[in-house]
Amino acid sequence: MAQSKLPSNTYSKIYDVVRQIPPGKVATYGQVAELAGLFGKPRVVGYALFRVAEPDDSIPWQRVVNSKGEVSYSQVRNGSDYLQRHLLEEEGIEFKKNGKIDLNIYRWNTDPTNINF
DNA sequence: TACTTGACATATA
DNA sequence: ATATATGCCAAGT
Repeated sequence: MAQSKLPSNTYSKIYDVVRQIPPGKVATYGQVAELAGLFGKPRVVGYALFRVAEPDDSIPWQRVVNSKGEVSYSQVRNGSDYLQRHLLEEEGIEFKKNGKIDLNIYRWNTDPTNINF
């Protein structure tokens, strides 16, 4: 029974959550982790995205940012540090002068109990 | 099998 | 705001 070929169920959950992120919105690792059932384990999310970003381009891993509202550049990614920001701007996300994103606006509403506007 | 590293988050100083 | 410390889990070596 070889199952090492397919990704872990945990990862599949993460991928599914990331694909659910609508365009023009961003989600934090903690947010994705929570939706994926990995509450409190954002590192697994980051690692999962790092793993999936290569074989699967269908996953908008760029829409996943850290809690600081900054885009996490992967030094070992395509080598384009600005590519990330560029794609997000294409989505309609605007960056601050600090290079940060207004999570207050662009944060993906995954919390129905949260007050929107 | 054990240790180290990692696209993070939260708390504390 | 920055730096340090801790937690959590998986993959790499």
